[in-house]
Amino acid sequence: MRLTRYYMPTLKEKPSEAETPSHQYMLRAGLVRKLAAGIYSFLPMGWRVVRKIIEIVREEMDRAGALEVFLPVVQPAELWQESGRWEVFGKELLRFKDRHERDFCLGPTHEEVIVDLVRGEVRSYKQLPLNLYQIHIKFRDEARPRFGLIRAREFIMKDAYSFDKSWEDLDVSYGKMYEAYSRIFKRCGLDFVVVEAETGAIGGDVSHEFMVWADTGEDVIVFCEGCGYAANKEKASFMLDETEEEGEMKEPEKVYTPDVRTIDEVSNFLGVDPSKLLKALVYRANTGEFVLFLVPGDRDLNEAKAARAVGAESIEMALPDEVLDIAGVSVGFVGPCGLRKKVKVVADRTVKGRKNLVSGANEENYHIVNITPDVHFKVDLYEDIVFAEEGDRCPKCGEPLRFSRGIEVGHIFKLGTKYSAAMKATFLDEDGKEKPFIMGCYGIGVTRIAAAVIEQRHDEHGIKWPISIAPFEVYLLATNMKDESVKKIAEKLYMDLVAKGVEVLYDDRDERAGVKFKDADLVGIPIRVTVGEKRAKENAVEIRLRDTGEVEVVPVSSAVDRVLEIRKELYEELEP
RNA sequence: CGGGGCGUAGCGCAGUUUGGCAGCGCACCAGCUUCGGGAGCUGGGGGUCGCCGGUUCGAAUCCGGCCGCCCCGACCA
Repeated sequence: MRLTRYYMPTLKEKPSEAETPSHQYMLRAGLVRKLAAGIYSFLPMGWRVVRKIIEIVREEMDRAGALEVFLPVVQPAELWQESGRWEVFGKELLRFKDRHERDFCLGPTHEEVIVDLVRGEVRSYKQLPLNLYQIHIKFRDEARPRFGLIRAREFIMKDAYSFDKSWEDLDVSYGKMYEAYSRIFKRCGLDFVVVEAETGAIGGDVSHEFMVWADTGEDVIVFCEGCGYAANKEKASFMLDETEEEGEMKEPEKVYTPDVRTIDEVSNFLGVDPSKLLKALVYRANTGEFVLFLVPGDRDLNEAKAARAVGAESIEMALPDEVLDIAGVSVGFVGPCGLRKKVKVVADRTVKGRKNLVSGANEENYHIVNITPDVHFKVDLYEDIVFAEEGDRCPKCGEPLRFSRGIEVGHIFKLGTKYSAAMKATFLDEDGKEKPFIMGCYGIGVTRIAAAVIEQRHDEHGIKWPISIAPFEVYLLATNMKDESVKKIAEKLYMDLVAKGVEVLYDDRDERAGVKFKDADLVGIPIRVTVGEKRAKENAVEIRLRDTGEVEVVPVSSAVDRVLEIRKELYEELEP
């Protein structure tokens, strides 16, 4: 492609709206332009990158035996009402009416549609396993889109759905996707880690996230260098230290603590370390049950774990008047001793065996000190309900856990029968019984991959694309189009490289060399071939790798062969 | 949804405090010179100053309302 015939509007200055490297460079290199908050158009270069990612995803999905389909973006409300998610899904689900006043939504995900597509058609276990996938637009009306394509409202996603007759078969389907995902991200040049994850509101049992290491990431990766354990913040567990506490057990005592409510305030006022305090939090589960959670003052309640502990799908902080009703006191003075109403008490497992703790006295402006669990108050259940903290011990090997930030590029779930059962999607099994499909679902953020790659592979001059998803393989740069020998060599190289099937972006613009070098660095095409006046006199050109900065000078006669060799090596580095 | 900030040429910004000709740099067009890391000179084109209303002889500037965008947090199938 000749740059004079191409559309690559690069920007010299950083657009004010862009903070993170990927966002900045995608705009500056002319890959995308914003249409509205979280909604982007792809320009020719950007779309070439996306198409290459799509092709890698497609190859690996096909290789894993999945079948490509194409499902509608606009979906009728009835399907979502059937699964129960019309009510459950929040404002992220963009709803609207058609001309007949019928409710529709833009698909944020396609479980409902795929289940509807398969039910009734797949009737026998003999037709299983089945894995259907698609690659196209999703729309989620995010509360706060940010970081350009990392959290956009409209984005391209690959989503796959597996249907199996048994949990054992689901394990096989799941394993194939795990393998395919690892191959995909390797081929895209990403440095990633697979973490155990919570399943969240999508439902299901086992789940893994594919996370790309990046300081600008929104997610926290909890990992252990000792044994390779890795989990996301919600899921991460830690090894419990033996906490049989030394010292005499003392008698409880009420203390006047006027308007002293927060952990910090109580800690300061009483001169007690936060770890000796008990945070008492009243929650309402989606089952309607109220629960009092107790966690040490120096730790935070993990709502996902807490919900799981009480067998609820979700939990929500109780409202102030609900707290007043249950504890007989306002938030800040709630504790496990002497609650007005009896509710289930769930304490973090680190609380067990502790002595002489401090908590609210369930009396306005009073705390109670020297209370010991199972002696001065009853705990119905000890469970892991807090977030792991950096430095906690790895649940597998006991080494200290480390935290790092990451971007989620893929997520796989063992869904089970959540949707197949709700939507009555069943098959006839070998034993003649009708059973709901055992499902799995598997997502990859295609456009997010493009951004994640830039987050990982850039420098102060621009992007450093891996060759597999680079918009072009070679940037052919003629330093001076008015110099006849330069132009002649460049034109011939261009024709020869194209003839060999190399994707070349030929910078044949009548620009100064400096402008061309800056653009070449910015757009980050991996192999740069420079035809300059001095070298041209010696019948040589310069080949430079964008990633390493490595330069070699080769005779014009062997330049094409050398480029082919380098290209081959660059692809080999990315092989799974 | 809570907090903060911004909206003036395609991009980056000044001007708003104290009302008085709408500016600067880059980009764009023409010419001359220059030509391996975002050139120089000369001349030029381009604006509903986010929108609506109000105050005023006069509003980018003051007042009221609305909209959009960014950042922090909450949320995130």
